Amino acid sequence: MRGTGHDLEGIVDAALELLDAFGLPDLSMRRLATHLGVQPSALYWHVENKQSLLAAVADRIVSEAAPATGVRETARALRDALLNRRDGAEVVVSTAALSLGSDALEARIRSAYEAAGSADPARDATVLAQFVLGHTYLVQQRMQAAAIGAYDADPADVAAATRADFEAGIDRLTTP
Amino acid sequence: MRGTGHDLEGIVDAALELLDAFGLPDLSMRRLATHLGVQPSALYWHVENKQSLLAAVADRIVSEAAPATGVRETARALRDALLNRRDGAEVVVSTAALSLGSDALEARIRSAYEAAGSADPARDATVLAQFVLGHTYLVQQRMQAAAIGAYDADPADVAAATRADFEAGIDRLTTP
DNA sequence: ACCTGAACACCGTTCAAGT
DNA sequence: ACCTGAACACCGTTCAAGT
Repeated sequence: MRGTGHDLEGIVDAALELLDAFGLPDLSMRRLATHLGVQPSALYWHVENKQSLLAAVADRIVSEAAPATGVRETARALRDALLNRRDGAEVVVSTAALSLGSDALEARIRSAYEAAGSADPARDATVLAQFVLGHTYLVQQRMQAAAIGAYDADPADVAAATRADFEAGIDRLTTP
Repeated sequence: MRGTGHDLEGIVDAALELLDAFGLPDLSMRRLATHLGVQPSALYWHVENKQSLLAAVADRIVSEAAPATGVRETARALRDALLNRRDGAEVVVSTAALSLGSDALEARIRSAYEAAGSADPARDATVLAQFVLGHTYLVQQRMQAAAIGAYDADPADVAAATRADFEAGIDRLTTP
């Protein structure tokens, strides 16, 4: 954790650690700097601002999705990747206009539609990506509420109980 | 704007004005207090914290959706209500676990499914609500990016161009 | 090239005290 | 009942200066 030789990759690593440990609301530039053993201002040598850092975090989260073939399998892999990081969906959605993350997510779905011989893979991918992100965001929010105790359920149970909703969604959105 | 006799309703009114004028990132408790001609601490007599205030704002946004019959018409009315307020979708999604807003949105869709004779209105409504929120959030983010100039399109055009995506989505999600 | 130190302009929230 | 004043513990970001 000495303050020498950091690069963007290492900063994203550290940001993901804080994200999983404390959640997005507590992921501040100052905490991140402390975690790296560095002054807050040092981060701005490597990163333009917090928004672009979060975009890089989003890209990384999406890139961690397992390889998959088929539209449904791809959608599941992407959902799993978002669920695998605390507040993962929120990070990806909130930086969608800046990061490649959301584009990468949609692009992977589009490739799957193309391979499946869709008549309009671009539109199909847009629609399914919007569902995947909306679904996962809301699921993850309920998980967080459950962890706080505002919601009377176990966080892990929430994920399980909502899997059927997700399957119903991709079922309708993948069979024309 | 004198500092006498405010209630939650009036505070939500003022918050919506600031939201439309400056967007969610610039909607702070301090700015809101200034807008109301009052000290920041005065707000905490009427509201527990910022989160619950945003939840009340979310409820109001959803409540402004036009009455509609039919699943598709209901989904369109809700999308329009979110698009009608700057960052409306983000406000509703981000307070989904706290506010009635997201529940109200899903409840309205559920009623429409029930009236249409759905075999599983609860699941259908959950899935469609997730799509409506995900879709609208991403559309609105592109509109905001277009307004900043980061996206090479007119904000109004973005809304128009994405309407076809929305129709494609509700088409798949409403016809079993 | 990479980081520190110090500052600027902000936040949300609490709480005694006023009226 | 409703609000002020003042404080606490934070933010993101900039920029001269150090090495």
